[in-house]
Formats: sequence, C-alpha cells, structure tokens
Amino acid sequence: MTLELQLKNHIRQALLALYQLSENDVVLQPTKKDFEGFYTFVTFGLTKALRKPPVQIGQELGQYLLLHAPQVSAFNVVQGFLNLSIHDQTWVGLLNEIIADKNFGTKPANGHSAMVEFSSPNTNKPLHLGHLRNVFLGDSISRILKADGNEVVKTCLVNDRGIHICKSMLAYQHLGNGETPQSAGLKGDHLIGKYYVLFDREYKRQVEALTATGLPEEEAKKQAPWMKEAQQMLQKWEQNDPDTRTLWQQMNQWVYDGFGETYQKIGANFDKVYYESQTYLLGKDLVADGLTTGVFFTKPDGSVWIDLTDEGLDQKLVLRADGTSVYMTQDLGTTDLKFKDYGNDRSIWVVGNEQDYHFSVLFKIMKRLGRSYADGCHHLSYGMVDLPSGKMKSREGTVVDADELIAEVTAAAETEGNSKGKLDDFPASEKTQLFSMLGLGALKYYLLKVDPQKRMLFNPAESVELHGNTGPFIQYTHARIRSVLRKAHAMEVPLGAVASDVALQNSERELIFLLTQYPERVADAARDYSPAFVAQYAYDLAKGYNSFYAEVSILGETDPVTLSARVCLSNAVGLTLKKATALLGIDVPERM
RNA sequence: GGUCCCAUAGCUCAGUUGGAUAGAGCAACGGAUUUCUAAUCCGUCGGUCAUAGGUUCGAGUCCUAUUGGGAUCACCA
Repeated sequence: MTLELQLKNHIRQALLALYQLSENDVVLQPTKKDFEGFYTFVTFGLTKALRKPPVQIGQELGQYLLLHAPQVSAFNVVQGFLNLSIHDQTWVGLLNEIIADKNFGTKPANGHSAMVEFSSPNTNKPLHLGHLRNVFLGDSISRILKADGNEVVKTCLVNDRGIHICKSMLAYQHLGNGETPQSAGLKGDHLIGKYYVLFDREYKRQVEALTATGLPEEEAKKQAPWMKEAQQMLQKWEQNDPDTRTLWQQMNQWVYDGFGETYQKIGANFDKVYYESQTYLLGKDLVADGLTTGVFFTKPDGSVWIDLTDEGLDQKLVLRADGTSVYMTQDLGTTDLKFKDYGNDRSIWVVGNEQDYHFSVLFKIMKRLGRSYADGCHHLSYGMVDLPSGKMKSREGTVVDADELIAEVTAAAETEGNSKGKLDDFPASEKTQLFSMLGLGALKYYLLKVDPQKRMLFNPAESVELHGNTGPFIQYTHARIRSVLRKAHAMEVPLGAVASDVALQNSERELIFLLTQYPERVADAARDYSPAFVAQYAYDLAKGYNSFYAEVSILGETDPVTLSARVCLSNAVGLTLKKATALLGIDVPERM
C-alpha cells in the first residue's frame, strides 16, 4: 500500500474516532514547497459538518495522527491546511521497497488488451513533422499502456490507394523516365513525393491554361487532362489492370522502403499493418445489417444514411447511391476487422483533432450497431503542429520534412557534444550513436511534453535545445548518475538496502517522495492517454536529482552508512529515469 | 449559420477530483566549480490566469454570456 493510501486510512480513522464521521473519499495533496511537510489535508470542507473552525480541526487531526500514525513525524496547521511531515525511517523503508522491486512502476498483466493505431501515412509523400507527433504519441502511449498492465497491439493503417496515389503514379509515368531511388539517389518516399509535387505543378498549369480560355475554374479543375487521366487510372486500378497494378506496387514498395528507414531511425515499429487497398471494400455488409435493424435508412436516390440529430450531430452518409463506399463505410468495416483479428477490449486511434467529428460519428454508429466493443473505442485526438511562420501547408512547401528534421537535431547534438571535449575518447561509431540518441531525445521530448490535445508551436531553435526542460537534460542527468555509480562501484560501496536509521537531507526526502509517485504518474498517463505526464515527471525527477547533487557530496561522504544511502538513492533515481524515458521512446546514455 | 476545441509571465508550456503567496523552461541580469560530468546548480526580474457576470467558506479550474484564434459540419480520405 502506498504511503498516501496509508495516510488516508489514518485520517479516515481519525475522523471516525474524533468526530464519529465516516468520510470515504479523503483527499491528500502534495504540500506546497513554501510550507513544511509532504502531504496536506484540507479541513475547510469539514467545518460545516463539525461546526468547528478549520484550524481547530487541523490541530485535533494532527495531534491524533502524531499519536496513531507511525509514519507521521510532525505536523503544522496553516488556516485550513494540515501539513504532515514524514519520519525518515518511513522514507528509507519506501526507498528500500523501490530498490527491491525489479518491476517498480510496471503493473502485472491485468488481462486487458488494447490496440493502438498510429502513423497511418499516405503513400504519396514522405513523413513530416505532423507524422512525427503522431508516431511519437502512438509509440509512447503503447508503451505506457503496456506498463499499466495491458497487452498492446500496435497497428498502422496505410493509406495506399486512391486518387492521390494515382497522381504521383501518373506524373511518374509521364516524367519519370524509369527513374528509381537508386538512380536518383533519393529515399523512395522522397522520390514519390517529388512526383506528387510535379503532378500538382503541371496540374495547376493546365488549370490556368483552361481558365485563360474562359472556362470557369470549377470546370477547368475537372477538365484538366491530368486530372481526367488520374481518374481513369484509379478506375483501371480498381479493375485490377495489370500494368497499373505493377506500377502501383513498385512505387508503393519504394515508399515502404523509405518509411522503413525513417521508422527504424526513430525506433518505431508495428505488430500489424493494415492496407487500405485490402480494407476499402469492407463495411458494406455492416451497412446492410444496419439497414435491416433500422439503424440506417435509405434516401430516395438509394444512398444510405444514419440520423444522429437526436444526439446533437447531423445525418451522415454511410453508402453512396451507386453502392460505393465512403470513408465511413471502410472505417466501419476496418474497425470490425480489427476486433475480429485481435479481440482487444480497447481500440485507440491516434489521429489529429480535425477528425474529431468523424470519430464521434464512427463510435456512435458502432454503438447503435450493437458492437460489444463500442465502449472500448477511443480517439486519441491531438492538436496540429504549427510553425512560427504559421500553419504547415504541403501545397506551399512549408512542411517540415521528418528526415531532414532528424538530421538537424542530430547535427545540433553533435555540435554541442564536440564543443565539450568530454567525448574525445569516444570511438567514432559510439559518438554517432550518442548524437542520434540525444538528437532524437530532444525531438521526442519536445513533441511529447505538451498535452496531446493541445495545438502546439514548433520552434526549430527550441527543438534542438539541450538545456533546461529538454530530453538531453534528462539524458545528461542519467549519464551523471551512471558516472557516480561507476566510481562508487570502484570504491566498493554496497548497493543493497539502505540502513533504516540513516539521517536524510531534505533534498533526499524530496527525491524519495518523487520516486514513490512514479507508478501513479504512469497510471495517470495511461488513464488520460497523455505521455506528457511522464515527460513532466521525468523532468521533475532529473531536476530534483541535480539539486541534490549540487547540495550534498555523494562520494565525498565520510560516513559509510550515509555514503551507501546516497549511492543507493542515486541508483534508484537513475533506474527510474531510464524507465520513464523509455516510456517516451527515449534512450539514455551511460556517458555523455 | 450549427457543433466542438483552445485562450495562464516577453516567448514556449505546467497547473491533479475547486484549496495556501498561480509554477517551470527559454530570453535578460547576477552568482556558484582546488573535490562525484558546469549539457549542472542557486538567485533576481517578469502575471488584472482573454472580458463580464454567476455558483461558495474558497474559482486559473465549474456554469452562462461576450471577444479572439482553430477545427468541423463533403456522395474527399
């Protein structure tokens, strides 16, 4: 049982003993830094029921706890706030529990499972900054859910078909001259992206030429030769035309190779990949079912709809009049497929918040169709990433390319690292690995520390920053701890348990307090689908350690018991930092 | 026009179910290293929590309205 729960129990007993009051939900909060103590109980809420001033209640409760709660060493009352101090022996006991628990912060399997879908790129252009927020979020939340006791299946639904894919294929057919990633010296995804841009350029030119002849713009967009060709190509694709399919496969393969490289660099992977080319026809049988059960209705033209107006939404099309699918149709089918394949009791979609409406409709439909898993569906909706110059727009070429960005953050880490002179004895390969670790650490932390739901600003200068509230700051703290531990090992300082009668500094109590909170913070992150909690925690812990490090001498301590305690504490902090950053997909170095 | 999200220090962000004097980082300025990694630590400066009401012992947090920003309401995905 956690210290907090123990204290709550004691307070509950105190209320019963002193006032015959049975209070079920006792709330404790961490004591503010300016006051003495670690836990605070607020007594304002009891004044009515007890008809006593808040200070008196605090005093009476404090006295009772001092006598009956063995963890409480002292208390003070400020207005309606009862602040509790904790015995050093209690802290040491907690630290020893943490040290002994190899799985600290990781819950045992709870029998539940979750599917997390993320990344889900189009195969007509390379990944960009927005994808990175998506992938980092999806990867991190998968790790967090796993640590919280769930089995997790990571999936990706690749958008590998449709008119936009045909556009780059068409441009390649016309202008490619048999170019390959090898011959062009480009990653496959970048090569395809190039042709997508070329399509757009030529298409615009054609539209302009047509409007110059007096054709209205709307009409010109439809009549432009390349647009017509692209649509024909889509039809050929749907009819399984061999040449079209061959080209499609070739070009998609290039893209997958390119994506694969990027995924590998950032440490992302999937347990199962779904391809839209294989799922886009699904869902029609669900629509048929829903029609017979009256969930859907048919309009005079034959199109099928659902009416969600009684839930504050609109009517939504689920099948076209000609019987072909829309986005919603395939998502219905794919959702069913996912649950059929894996039977997870939860399914999470990491998708930008511009699709909030789509998912609220999707989930409501699933519910009405009586799908047992409907309540387990969750849209992890995240905000857009803005640039200092404004919104990212692919058409205006203001997107930040993922590969370029990764190269930039790595280069920034390299510049800083080499300027220190501390790494001079590192072999070149280790340096490369370290700079990549630090650059990615900076980037991942930068994107994950912000509440996912919020729109965020991407400042290139800040993203490569290595000081302050950053990934490398935490990585540095870990390296620092490892350095201390290496020296402690050489000095043969015992690393087992801490002696229960050791006297603690306040910075040490503070650190142990932070350590005890780790499991709860992971649980919070899992509950709210927010890696930001873990990021904030890792930063607080690293900061706390650096304060401690500056305040006391660890290896210079002459008392062997205290020396050992500080080394043990350092070790526990180092391990916890490593676990917390791992939940963010961030590696930490031994030296830097 | 309907619906949803957002607004906290010069900038980027925290702020647990309503609790104390609203916190970090960056930027600016000033300190700290004969000793464990200075990619560090300590300090100073910086706020009418968009505005106006309401709920109550107490509101950045809950409710209403207003203003400003964004998204969405496609037989696109």
